[in-house]
Parts: sequence; C-alpha cells; structure tokens
Amino acid sequence: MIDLRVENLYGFFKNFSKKEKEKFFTHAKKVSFPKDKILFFQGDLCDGILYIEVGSLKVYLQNNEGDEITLYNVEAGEQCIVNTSSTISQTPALGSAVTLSELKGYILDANSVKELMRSSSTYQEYMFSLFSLKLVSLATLVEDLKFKPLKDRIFSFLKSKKSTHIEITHEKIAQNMGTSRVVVSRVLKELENNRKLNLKRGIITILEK
Amino acid sequence: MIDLRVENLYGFFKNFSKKEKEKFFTHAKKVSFPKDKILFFQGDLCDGILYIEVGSLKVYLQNNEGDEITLYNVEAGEQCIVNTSSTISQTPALGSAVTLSELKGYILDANSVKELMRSSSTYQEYMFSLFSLKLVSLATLVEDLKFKPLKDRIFSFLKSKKSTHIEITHEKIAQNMGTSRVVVSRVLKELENNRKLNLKRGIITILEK
DNA sequence: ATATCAATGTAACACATGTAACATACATTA
DNA sequence: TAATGTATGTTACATGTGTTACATTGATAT
Repeated sequence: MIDLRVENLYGFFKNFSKKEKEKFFTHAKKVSFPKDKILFFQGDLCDGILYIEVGSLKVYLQNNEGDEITLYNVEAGEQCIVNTSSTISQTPALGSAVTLSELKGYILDANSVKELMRSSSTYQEYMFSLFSLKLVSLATLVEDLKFKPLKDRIFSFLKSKKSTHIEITHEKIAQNMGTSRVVVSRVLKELENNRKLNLKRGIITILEK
Repeated sequence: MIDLRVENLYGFFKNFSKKEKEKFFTHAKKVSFPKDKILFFQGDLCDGILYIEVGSLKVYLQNNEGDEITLYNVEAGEQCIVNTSSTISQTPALGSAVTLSELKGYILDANSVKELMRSSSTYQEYMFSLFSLKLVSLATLVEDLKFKPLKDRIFSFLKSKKSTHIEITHEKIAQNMGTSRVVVSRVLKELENNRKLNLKRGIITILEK
C-alpha cells in the first residue's frame, strides 16, 4: 500500500532536521475541503501554502465575461505555484483555485515557510525547482496557445491523462481549454472519425496514442 | 546624471556585506555583446546569470516552422528569468534570448549565485519576487493570448513603450506578437483610421492613450 | 413508464486571423 | 537621377474557432 502521509509525498521532508519537522507540524494546520470548493480567488492574498495529502485542485484564469482557461492542476505531493508566489511575496493571486475532488492536507503559514526556506537548503531548492518547472509549463502553454491548433491541444490534454479510459464531459474539457462545449464536441467527433478516440456519454477512450 | 553601475541598478547590492560584494565582483565576468547577438538558444543549459548594466534583450519562443513569439524583454537592472531558471536548476532554457541593442553587464556563475542565495536573504527574496513577477507576466500573456483580440494586444504593446513616439517596423511588431507582418499592417491601419495612431515609415505615434 | 435533466450531436453562420500575391512609397547608394 | 532594397498598403481568399439555436440521446427520479 502506498503511504499517503505528507512526509512521504514531499521529498524535502527527508532532509528536514528534527527541529524543522517539528516546526512544520506545530505550525501547519490540518485542513480538509469538499469537492468544488474555491480555495482562493484571483486577486486574493494567500496567507499560507497548501501541501496536499489527498485530492487535487485546478488553477485557472478568468476574464471579465466569465470565460476561463486552466493554467494547471495540482495533485497530492505537489505545490501550487500561484499559492506559493502570493504567499511568499504577499502579492495578489494571479489565478483562482478550486478543488477537483475532496482534498486533505496541511496549510503552512507564510512566516514558517520563510524560516524553513532559510534553514533548509533542500526546501529552498525545492521551491526554486518548483518555480522553474511551472515556468516551463506556463511557457509551454503560451507556445501551444499560439502555435497549436485546438484539435492537437485537446488530444494532448487527453493523452496526458493516466489512463486511456477517461471520465470527463465535453463541458469540462472546454473549461480547461478556454473554449466552448460546442467546439469541443466538434473536435472530439472529428478525432473519433479519425479513429483516435471512442466517445460515450461522460467517457472518452483513447484508441491511438 | 543617472548612475549606471550594476551596484546601483540591482537593489540587492545595498544589503550585501563587504564579503558578498567581493564575492560578486571576483566571480562575475564582465561581458559585452553587440546588437542582435544570440545569448542562448531554447534548449541550451545556461552556466551563469546575466546582470545588465547597459542595453536590453528579448526572450522568445520558436516552433518548428520558425514562427516565434516574444515572452518578455529584459532591461538594465532586471534579471532574465529563463536564464535564472536554467542556471539554478540546470535545466534546458525554455526560450531563446537575443540582444536588442549593444549590451554590457556581468555574468555570475551558478555556484556563486547559489552561495549568495544562501548567505543573503535580500538576494534570496529578490530571486523569489523575480519569479513571482515573471510568473504573473507569463500568466497575463496566457490570458491575453486567449481572450484579447490581436488589435488590443498590439495597441497595449505600443502603449507599453516609454514614449508616444515609437521607432519600430511592422515586421518587428509581428515577431513580438507571433503573427505576420500583413496582419499587423492591417490592424495598425485600422487603429490609425480610429485616430488612435499615426503611421509613418518606421515610426508610430500614439495619439490616444 | 414518464418526466426531467444532463450530455452530446449538428447545422448555419459570424468573425478574427493567416496567407499569397502584388502594388506602392520611401530611403539609400551608385 | 536611376537603381535597388526595405517598409508599407491592399486585395482576395482560406481556415480555424466562436456563437446561436435546436435536436437527440442517455441517465435518473417520480
């Protein structure tokens, strides 16, 4: 059985001293949220960093008309960069976050985060590699938005899922891509005609990678 | 007269100890590049961070067909995040960089950067706020690409220039926007018809902010 | 079984952007 | 001045994506 405790999900724990571990657990607050709970809105100031033990969330941008596009998802063992950035620099969150499932984890306050960054070089390096990775993923998103046709973006999105059997609605995909349901349905149907996919209500099966 | 030395352009110097300043200047290599010099290509590993004293550069993405889109510019007193990320994490640069003018500055090697980050909390905080800021600018780019019509993006781009008198060709704008010259000319002409701009060969004047 | 709601299918159309081809105007140099 | 190259103007058209409106199908509750 996989160990789902935060100490094993986040690599920097391995290099924490006893004191640092203690710091983490005395200051971190155990939290639990239902599915579809908004964790913060675009513009909010975050006052702590969330470490996920179970569940996942999505960070997205919204324009004035309410259209949205997903920046990225965050799973257990990962750390949300928008949350981190807002917390550390005390700047408004540049996107909104919502849970995609029931979610359990810890929230560590800004001060403790800063102290840990100073005392633990592993933690600090973790933070930087995190920023680097997310920067890459954002830059890739820019590249894809600019150069890739929607058809490719949707197909890539589906292929990025763990299984070839995906339970998702066209509406959800549309939100992720920042487009409308109708457009997604059209593209998916086209992919099905090209024998890349198989469509059923609420289920997409990938036939060709 | 404005002081253009690196110590005054980069705020973290103020809080450097004598030893830290010494570290910087003994390890930093003075460099000088001509205009249009490629500093690194997408995929390269950077082995140091550039601090600009004079001049500016541009970081851009390229796809297989050679189309490109500008991620951002870096001026004197700023630090390039792609360069930083690649240097610190020793990961491939996610974009390419080219000088926009003659450029002078210093390159500090990865090890010295890491040591300074550990010893100077100001430097460390500078690094993090840098990442945060650039993250915001990238997220904004994503938002704009997805939601803003090209006309608005081009007009915003022009308004972001220091002066209302801008010396630039349509071709250059096209490269920045990731589109073609013809499209830019069309949009600019439209803006001119709406009394927002005035167009001359190589020069654009903004009439209405 | 019927009603109802959510998910999907589909057609027709609007519109922004991309592309190709060519004309014209300005700037520089022979 | 003539010639050349660079920048810009303009048309006509292709294409991808967004929008509206409505039909159909599958799932669920009554």
